[in-house]
Amino acid sequence: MPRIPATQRRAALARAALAVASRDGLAAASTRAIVAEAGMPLASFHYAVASRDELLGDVVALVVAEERAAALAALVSHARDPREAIRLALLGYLDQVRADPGREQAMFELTQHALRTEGLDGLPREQYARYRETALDVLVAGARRLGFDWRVPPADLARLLVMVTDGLTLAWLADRDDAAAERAVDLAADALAGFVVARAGAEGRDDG
Amino acid sequence: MPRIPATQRRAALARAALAVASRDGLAAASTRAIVAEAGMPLASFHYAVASRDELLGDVVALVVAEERAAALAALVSHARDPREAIRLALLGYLDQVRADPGREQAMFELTQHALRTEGLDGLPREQYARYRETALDVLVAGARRLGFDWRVPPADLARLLVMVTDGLTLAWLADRDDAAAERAVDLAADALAGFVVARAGAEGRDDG
DNA sequence: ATCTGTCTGGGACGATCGTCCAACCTCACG
DNA sequence: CGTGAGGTTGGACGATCGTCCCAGACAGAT
Repeated sequence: MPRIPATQRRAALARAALAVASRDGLAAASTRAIVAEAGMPLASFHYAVASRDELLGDVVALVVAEERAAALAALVSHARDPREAIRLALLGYLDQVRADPGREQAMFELTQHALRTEGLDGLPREQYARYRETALDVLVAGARRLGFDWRVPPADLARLLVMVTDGLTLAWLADRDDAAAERAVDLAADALAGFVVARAGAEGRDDG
Repeated sequence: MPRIPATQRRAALARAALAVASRDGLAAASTRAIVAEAGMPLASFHYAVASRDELLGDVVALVVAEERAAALAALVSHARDPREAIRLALLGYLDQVRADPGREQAMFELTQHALRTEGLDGLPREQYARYRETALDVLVAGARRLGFDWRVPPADLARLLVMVTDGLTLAWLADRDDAAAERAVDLAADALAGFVVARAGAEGRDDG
């Protein structure tokens, strides 16, 4: 083991923890399993980080910092109408889940664990705020690219969109039914397209 | 401790396990914590059940057996139009979550744990199938009572509805934002109401 | 070359976990 | 009242957990 500054070790441990949690579950992400994944001796753990829970906080931050909206936004550009754009974006997200189910499941486990752990509660709030921020970006980017407006506040719509993706993920993790998931995506796209309104200069009025 | 048949002990342990998991999290639902909740000695545990994971399977079955749709279906009857019916049902569900957040969180933890545990995977499939069955009941009951039809297969809509309730729950658990949750319910009701079509004898065709 | 502070890591601590065994008690039956 | 079968349980087993102590190794300043 070469000499590595503590902050760098800390980041490596967070990545290793995410890898273990994705592959074997958060419960299996023990300090020993994490350092084994990172190829470090056990004692390096508490030299780089005060406690396991503190590292899990880093993991949440690590995930939240990632930018995963780019691929989805790109998909939107291939669509002709808003409904198809939403459908493609949701299918793209579904593909991400299917490509690495453990990863998405680890996210849920991480959220649940944080909610139950003193000092880590409060993290899910930021985590989901970031999710919605990402969703909002996709929503406004899609509207701009295809030239329409949302007839409700996009921020509220972002929350609904994250709800749908979370629900989509949980349902697919539970039964791995691809066909049913895609039907659900169709319906969700149908439903969300109902909030689309043709762009019209300064006509759009959105009162409560 | 009086003499109690093993099957009855097993049921009591499942209820105790659910209580502990709701209050302190699934990770805290150790064999010792469960028997303490049930007021039994530790050794009774493995007399009544072969392993902890087997008991958690019982807990899933216990939850799945509960009927929680009744209250929601009742709410629907107070509504005039479908959109309001959906909104009231979702708000009723949200109230259930708010009344016992730990309970709903324990459900998620249970699902995640089952998915990661050999021998317990397959349970989430049944669990979510039952959720959707319940949702389907609410959907058809609401449509009959208010006299409308769904323009898409209600079974597909049931999956979407469970997705929404799951997402609603996760989002609220993460930030406990009541106002935002209710705005999301409004939007969801708006979106789902788009699948309502006036009842029309034998006109409804559902191909695809 | 020596010193100082940072980094490395072997090994062990106490706590808690799931599981199990062997002894205990209770009751129906003769 | 004796007895055997079966429900009950105290106590302990090995495994694993998070955490930490402390000795050794190395880099840069003197």
